[in-house]
This record gives sequence, C-alpha cells and structure tokens, in this order.
Amino acid sequence: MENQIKQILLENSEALFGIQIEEKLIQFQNTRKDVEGDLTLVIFPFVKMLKVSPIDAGEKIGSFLQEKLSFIDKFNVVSGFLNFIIADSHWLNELKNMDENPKFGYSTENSKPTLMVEYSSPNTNKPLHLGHLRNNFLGYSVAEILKANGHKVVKTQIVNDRGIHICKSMLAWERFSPVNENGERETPGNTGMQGDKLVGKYYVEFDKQFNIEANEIIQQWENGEFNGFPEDSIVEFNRLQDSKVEKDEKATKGIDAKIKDLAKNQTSLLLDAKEMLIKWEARDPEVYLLWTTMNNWVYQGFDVTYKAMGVDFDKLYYESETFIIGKELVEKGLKDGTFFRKEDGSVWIDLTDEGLDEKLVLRSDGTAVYMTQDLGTAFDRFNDYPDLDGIIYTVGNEQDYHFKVLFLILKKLGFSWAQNCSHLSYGMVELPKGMGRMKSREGTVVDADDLMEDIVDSAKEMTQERGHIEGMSEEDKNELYRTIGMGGLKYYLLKVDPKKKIVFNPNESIELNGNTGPFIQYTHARIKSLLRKAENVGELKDVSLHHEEKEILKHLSMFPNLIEEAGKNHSPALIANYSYELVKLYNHFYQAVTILKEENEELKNMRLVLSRNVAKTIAQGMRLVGVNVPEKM
RNA sequence: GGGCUCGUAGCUCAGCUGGAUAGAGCACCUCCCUUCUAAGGAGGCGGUCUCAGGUUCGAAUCCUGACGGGCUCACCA
Repeated sequence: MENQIKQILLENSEALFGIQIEEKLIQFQNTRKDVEGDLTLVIFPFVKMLKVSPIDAGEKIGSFLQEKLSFIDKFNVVSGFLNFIIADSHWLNELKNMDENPKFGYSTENSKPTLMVEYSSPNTNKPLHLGHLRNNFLGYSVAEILKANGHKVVKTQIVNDRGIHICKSMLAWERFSPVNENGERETPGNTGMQGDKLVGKYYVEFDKQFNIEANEIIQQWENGEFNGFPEDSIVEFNRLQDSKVEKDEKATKGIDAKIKDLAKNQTSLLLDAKEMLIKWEARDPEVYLLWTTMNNWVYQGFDVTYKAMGVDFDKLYYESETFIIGKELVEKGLKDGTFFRKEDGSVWIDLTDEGLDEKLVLRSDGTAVYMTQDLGTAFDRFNDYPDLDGIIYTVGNEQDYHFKVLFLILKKLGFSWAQNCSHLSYGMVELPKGMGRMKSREGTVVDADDLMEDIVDSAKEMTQERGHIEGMSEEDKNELYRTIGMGGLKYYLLKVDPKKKIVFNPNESIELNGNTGPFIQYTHARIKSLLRKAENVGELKDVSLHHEEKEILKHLSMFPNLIEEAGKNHSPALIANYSYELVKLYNHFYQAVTILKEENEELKNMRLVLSRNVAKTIAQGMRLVGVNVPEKM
C-alpha cells in the first residue's frame, strides 16, 4: 500500500511538484488516534516546492492519489498531514491473504545467507544465573527471528571449559572437599547435588580460602616478615605502604586493594592453580582426568537447566580445543608482523593507531588468554561452515571493548568475514540499589534453576486460583503451570530493549498481570476457546468493518514488516511490544463486539476469521521469543 | 583520568530513519461479569522527556557542553 503510493508519487513527480523528488521525502506514519484515517503522509517536505499552504498541498496530493488508487476511499488534511481512509475491501483482502498463509509474516526458509548465533557460552566452574537467563533467551530468540527472516541459522556456544578459573575449582575440590567413610570426596552421586552446583560450591570455596591466605600474607608483610617472597613484590609492597602516608580514606582504600592483589599473587593457592593450568596445557594425565570428571558433572547439570529454559544448540565449540587453533594463529601472526613479542616472551598486538591499547594475545608462560581462544574459535567456525556469512555473539555489554578488539584483530589477520561478525551487546541484569552486584565468587547470584522453579510455583498458585483447569489431567496442569511461569519469565526479560540494563528485584515475584507473558497467553487461550465453541467457520464475505476490526487488521498487516525490523535490529523486544499492542486491540474488540451471538452470519464469520488470525499471529510472535501459548488457561 | 553507554509519570518500560496535544503497564481512585475465559474492559490521577545551548518550518529523537548512573581500560574470563 505504502509502496504503491510512493511509486505513484515518484512516477508523477514532475507533474505534481514540477521537479523530480527524492524518495526519502515521502514519509508515512500511523494516523493519530483522534484523527480519522488509516495511513498518514507527511506533507511538510513538499510545501516549499509547491509554494502553497500545507493544507492546499495536502488537498492537491490527496485528490491526485485518490483518483489513481482505488483503495483510497477518502482523505482529509489536518495541518501538514494527509490522512487516507482506506476502503474496507482492502482490509478484508489482507485478512483473506493472511488467513490462507499459515506462516504469515515469515520469509521463505533458507532464502538468505547462513548466520551463526552464539549464546549462553557458560564457564564450566559455576551454575547458570539470572544473567545467563537473559543471555539464553535473547540468543535463542534472535536465532529464531533470523530464521523467520529466511536465514539459515546455526545456534552455537563456546564452552568456557579451560583456564585459570576452572583450575581454581578443581584445586579447591582436591584440597577442601571432605572425604566420606568410603574415602571419596564429594560428587554429585554421593551428595545428590546437581553437578554444576557442586563445582560452583568449590569455586566459591577457593575464593574464600584464597582471601584468608592473602590476608595472612599481608599480616606477615606488615610485621616485616619477607622471607620466601620475591624481591620485586617486597619492593612494590613497601612503595605502596609508604604512599599511604597522608592520603585520605578513599585513596588509602585504593592502595590497600592494590596491596591485596599483590598478596593474592603470592598465595600458594593461586600459584598452585597456575601450575595446574600449565600442567593442563601440557596434558598432564592426572590433571586431565580431574578436569574431565568435573566438567562432565557440570555438563550434566547444565543439561537440566537448558531443558528447563527451553533452548537448544546445533553445534558446540570448546575452548579446550579452539585455544590451540588460536595459538597457531598467533604464531602465524608473529611471523607476518601482525603481533610482536616482548622481552619476557609475552605476545601482543599494537592497536594504538586505531585509538585502542596494546593487547595481550599470549602470556609470557606461553599459555593462552581469552582473546587467543576467541581468535581460534572464530577461525574454526568459518572453517567448519564454508557457507557461513557471519557470526552474532550474544554477550553482555561489559565486553564491548573485547569484541571491538577481537573483530579488529581478525580483520588485521586478513579474514574478510571479520566485517560480518557482530556483537549483540545486551545490558546487565542488575539487582536493586543496596543489594550489590551479582558475583558468582561471592555467592550473591540469583540462581537460574531456583528462579525458574519459583516462577513456575507462583504461576501454579495463580492458575489454581483463577484458571480454567477443570477436567485437565495432572500432567497437563503441570505443563500449563510451566508454560505460564516460563512464559512470564521470558517475556519479562525480552520485552525490554536488549541494549538496556534490567533491574531485577528477586524479592518481588515477577508480575503476571498487565504487559506480561500470561496476559498475552490469556488472550490466545480465550480466542481458542471461542473458536472451539464456534465449531466451524465459514467463507469470508464482503462486509463492512467496525472501527475496532479495522484497527486490528491494520496492526496484523504490519506483522511481516515487524519481523524484518526485529531481524535487522536483533531485537525480540519489538516482537514482544507488537504482540502486546495486538492483544490490547483484540481485547478491546472482544469487549465491544459480540461474536458468537451475532445474528448476521457473514459478520460472525468475519469476526471468527479475524480472531483466528489474531490467535495465529500471537502464537507465531510468541514462538519467536520462545514463549509457548496454551489452548486453555 | 581516557573510551563506551544510559538518563521519558512514584516504579518498570514504549516512543521507528526528526513530525500533530509524549504513550503503556504497575501502584492509587471510580465503574463493568444473565456476550463468547474478569489473568479482561472503560474512566480518573500522575510529565519542565536530567539541565543548558545549538541545527530546523518542526527536537524526547540530531550536535556540543554540564550534571548524575553503569561498563571498560588485567599476563581475569
């Protein structure tokens, strides 16, 4: 419709305006609620060239278009806005088209380039938390939205299964796990704990013991006991101590933190963990066995969590494999001069010309860092999928700088695909003021499994109170509680623009009224109930439309465009907000108009077909954000 | 300190590439179940779009600066 108007204006530009106008001057917008009309053309851009008032310009353009286009029933001009009233037959035709298309709004499958969406990417030393929920729901949804746009999509993750942090929990388990009467340390089997929770427990334990030891070292230093510590640490300690003189409280605090870091680096625990990492990279059999065992516990735990979240993956990548590829890339880059080696053996890239810093890509002890493996992983992926066009990395915005650097290095290494890699950067999930930050090490996280369980419980409570669940089996009821609870949680985390942070108060349960998942699910269930009662729906005939009906049709016909926008912007929030609008329009209609008791069969039919397509669009939209919709609730 | 980013109603958020009198939900106050699911609907209350300049016929939206929050600048990931 918009395109047709645009085309007519462009073709007749000389006649209308005296010159050939630019396409971007033709701007449409939705007509204001209090003005009659279905579509509005902004007239201001044409006023100057027509040398008449905005009203006259609008009249001229309006009558010209009305003559050419049959779907324009009437038009009016209010100040600089030309409002078209579109014929009912046009909207009924739209309804007919969407009704015939079960995949209304979706593009042809695999008609666009292959994309990879990376999300989740957990560390294997701790359980998933609230932040991961946002990440997983977002990544999953964006992948589904891209599929709906016709892309072939590979869902993937990079499993953070190696590194110093993994060694920390391994070491802590070896050192601090109690031993039972059979001489065994704690395992998921003998404790009944989910594997990831058990390993996470030891990660926290490491940090605790590590801090105790660091504090003891500081104590020793303050007492002048420096035996056994390296010279440079002692010198640095004394320098920092002296610099505290006559500083205010804040500055002193900062210096104390630096001293703490210094001491941490001298703890036997950290030194042992580092040694363990070197052994691991050298494939020491004992360390490798421990690593394999503990990681498998974690994977079994994660499986439970992913299943509850309702997300899936097509292909997994492991850092324990790709870091090697990364190291090879670094070797190659050293030879061609992309990287350089410092005296201590560490390898760097100089990005100061790009306004960034020097960045480490390999430690002096030869072990890999985060960047090393990310280079390797990207290379590996394009190698595995020759038709791969680009990668979308779903990672929090705290890593904005990392990805800027990563893509730049890949480009400098000469990979042309680097320009098609993008960082889907989302805002942190924060706790309300005064509750601090979520830190796994400090145990101040909202656990993903616990949260999902809580929300399903509260959905159960609400459903038992007001749901239509009589006659349902226990199994179906439980499934419904899960659908509603998880729907509420997903919608809550996805309705906000991904770029923005979310403040989450764990003490307040997630709202299930208003702009929420269950509100949308409810409308779907209600329509389904209506359609069940209607039994059969007849052919669509030419009838005249109520205002409420036309509003819904206008909104429905925007759905294909919306999916495209959501794909372009990598934003499930657009889908969520669209669905919410649709549901509000429908509920208004539902209240204002009778459907089953309508005596005019043709009208009744049209309303049922309309309802059917609203339900379908809700279901399809919700599917794209990972939310299921029930037939009854 | 450098870089990035955010600041819209008491709270949580929409406001597309600049367009008409800035919109929802929650909370608070009224109404509406002998029409199909009231997890619903109708109405009320609530705003200097952080502030100050600038660009423009027109700015919540673009530019500059200030103030306030967040992230980041690791041989952590």
